[in-house]
Amino acid sequence: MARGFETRQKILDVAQEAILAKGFDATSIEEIVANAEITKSGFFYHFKDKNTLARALIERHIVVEDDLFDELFGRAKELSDDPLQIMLIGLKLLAELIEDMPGGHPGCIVATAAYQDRLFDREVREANKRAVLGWRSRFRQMFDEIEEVYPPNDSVDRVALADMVSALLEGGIVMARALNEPLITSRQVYLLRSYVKLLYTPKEQ
Amino acid sequence: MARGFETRQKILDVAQEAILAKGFDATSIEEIVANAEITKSGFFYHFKDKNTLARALIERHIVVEDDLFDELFGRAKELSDDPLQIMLIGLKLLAELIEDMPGGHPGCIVATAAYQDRLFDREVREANKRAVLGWRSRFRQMFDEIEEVYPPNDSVDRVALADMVSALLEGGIVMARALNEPLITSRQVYLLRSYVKLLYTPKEQ
DNA sequence: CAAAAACTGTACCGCAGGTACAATAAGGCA
DNA sequence: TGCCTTATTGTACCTGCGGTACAGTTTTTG
Repeated sequence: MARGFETRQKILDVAQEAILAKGFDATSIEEIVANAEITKSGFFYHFKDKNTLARALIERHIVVEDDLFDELFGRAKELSDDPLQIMLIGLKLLAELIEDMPGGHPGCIVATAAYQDRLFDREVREANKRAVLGWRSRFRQMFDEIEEVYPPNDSVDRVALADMVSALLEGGIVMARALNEPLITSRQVYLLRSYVKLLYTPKEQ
Repeated sequence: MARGFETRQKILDVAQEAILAKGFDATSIEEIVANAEITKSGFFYHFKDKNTLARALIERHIVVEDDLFDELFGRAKELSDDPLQIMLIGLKLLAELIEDMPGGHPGCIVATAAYQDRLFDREVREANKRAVLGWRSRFRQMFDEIEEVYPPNDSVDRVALADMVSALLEGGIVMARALNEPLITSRQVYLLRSYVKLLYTPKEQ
């Protein structure tokens, strides 16, 4: 059991690196099997086609990203009891984390899938959707908690606000890639933080 | 001359629609030539390979998007002399425009290229970069003009702020595609508008 | 009306995804 | 120890697509 699992993980590791660097289609199965030091037959033993590989990658990605958010905002919760402060600290930690990534954020498989939609089957798209909806409910809840304490300084759709975190991350990654300026992504997170601050910080009288 | 130009445009139209719907690789040349009602030879008469097609699409996209921004913010300028109001009106017009698109914003070729980077050659990536830098300088200038009149309520990197327009558009499109909720993109533009408003509207005393 | 531009048709190559299936190697357990 | 299952290799092959080559045909334009 353990032997097969390790091979599977190695395939996923190798594939993820290549796909984020070059795109899904530009990454050939033959290249993956070469770098994973297995054979083509070995690959198809673990994944029946490229679609299945994509789905496995997305599913693994969701778990990793979720754990990361858990850790970041968990640490933020240790540092403050105030829901607004927790959000602001969490966003700062997130920005710093992205900033420290060598070469910038490696990119998001969700966006890769979103832009090559018909290439994937229904199950891949569903997995993708679940990931994005998970982030939505996570941040939605945090903004709900903020609004229980702080009235917003502008009327906003809270679902859209929750989505803004993901949107700015995804958009930031696209921009960073397009311009080859890795720092763009973290800068966008800082701007989001600035917005949240302005939106919920009570006006001095 | 006119005949060749029309065929070329038709190829670009057909290709753009298919690529935005399915991704670059999932769109075959044979499919394009079938829908454009020409032959494979005809295609390769106009574009020497798929790369050249991609570059032409990106270059055309830049012009269309630029014209659109010109028109939107031009109209905004007719409605107000105040730089902040011009931005707010322009963003509202943009949001409304995206909202009215049947099925949501069709998607951005820039992001498609960004996520399939190594698939394209240097020239395509350069064209892509030029597009994004063009938007940066456009919005940067607008924010500069705002700051000449209004001191910001939070210290922000103005380049990042200019990039935020593109980032939220790109990110919003990714989200809209991933969730199949076309309205997400325009909602994100409304949030950006809200941020700009909070950032530059003077505090009442 | 001739030359250039804009195509069509056919035939072909190489590569990558994917199938089929037989053979082999490596643990788990009785 | 031997057997069964799981993991993996090897080989051979089919398909579709990007791309080439190139000769022939139509259309436009000077």
